[in-house]
Amino acid sequence: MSQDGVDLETSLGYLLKEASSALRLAMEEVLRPLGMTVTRYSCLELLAQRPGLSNSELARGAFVTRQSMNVLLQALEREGLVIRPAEAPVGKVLPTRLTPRGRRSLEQASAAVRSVEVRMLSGLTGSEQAAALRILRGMIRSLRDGPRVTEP
Amino acid sequence: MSQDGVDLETSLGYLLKEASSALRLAMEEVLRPLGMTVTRYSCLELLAQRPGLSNSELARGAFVTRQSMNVLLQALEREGLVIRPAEAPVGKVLPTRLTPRGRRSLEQASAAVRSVEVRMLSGLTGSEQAAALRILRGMIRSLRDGPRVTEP
DNA sequence: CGAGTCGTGTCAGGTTTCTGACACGGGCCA
DNA sequence: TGGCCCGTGTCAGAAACCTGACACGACTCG
Repeated sequence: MSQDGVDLETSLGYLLKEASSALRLAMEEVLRPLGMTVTRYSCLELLAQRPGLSNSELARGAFVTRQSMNVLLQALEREGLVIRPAEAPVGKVLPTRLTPRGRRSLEQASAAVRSVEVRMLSGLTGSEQAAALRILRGMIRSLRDGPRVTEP
Repeated sequence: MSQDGVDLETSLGYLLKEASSALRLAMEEVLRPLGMTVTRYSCLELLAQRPGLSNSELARGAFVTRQSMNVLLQALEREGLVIRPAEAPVGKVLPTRLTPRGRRSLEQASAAVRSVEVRMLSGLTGSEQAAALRILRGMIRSLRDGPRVTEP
């Protein structure tokens, strides 16, 4: 359409966003037929791997706010995919768990998502995948540690 | 808080999302003092590198919908950061351009964002950065090409 | 030349998500 | 023990974004 590739395509930041966007799109595409969204899947997957997570912890893990995760959890509870105790066993934290139905629902979604991830990595060698792991972890660490002002 | 690192931290998909989220957060953090958002900055940066881009092209480049980009462009136009012809010179496409004021506004933001990117890459060697470029491009390509059904 | 397809700008409506704020319980330290 | 800070769950209110749909112009191909 217009001239292409000035220098956006060499910016790792832009490429990162691009890759993340493409991944999300691909996930939405395979999850839609299952009546599932990315956030829903993320929540269920999180609960499968870390049973008893609280609303706030789930929110952080799925990269949304506590409020958003709360409405999602209410929906999931209404549909019988997760259960939360009516009252907090300790403090205010309501530990959430998957129901058998939730686990079953997750299974299909998980397979679909895994296929997307496989596709994403299909063009990469094993050592490239290992490098990607190390590189991404490094980026995250640098970004998280950074915001702090240069301490004395 | 809870047990950590079951196997989320080895999922490249999750790590990708995590990195992208961390990057966005860091960008918002440095852009907020300048009264600028990530989408605003993206739009201006796009226009600086590819003058005359249309609304739809900008939307694709900034990973939002045409509608969202349109309201943003109206705001930018109202503030005198960009200009669009009142009528389309050809077809319906309204080519957008940065004003000197827009260019000046972008300059600060660009510096801020560049510092974030530098920080993100601070823990990586030169060859790792090159590998990251190649790997991310490969992921994007595989994800984009994939959705197509296996052709005959 | 004419019909179909594609991309664009725009309108309206609805949904999701976020920002801001509140009260409550646990843990830490003097 | 008492005060303080932190994290949590929850309640609105507002902002951002998206889905769906429309008409218009350019382009392609039969």
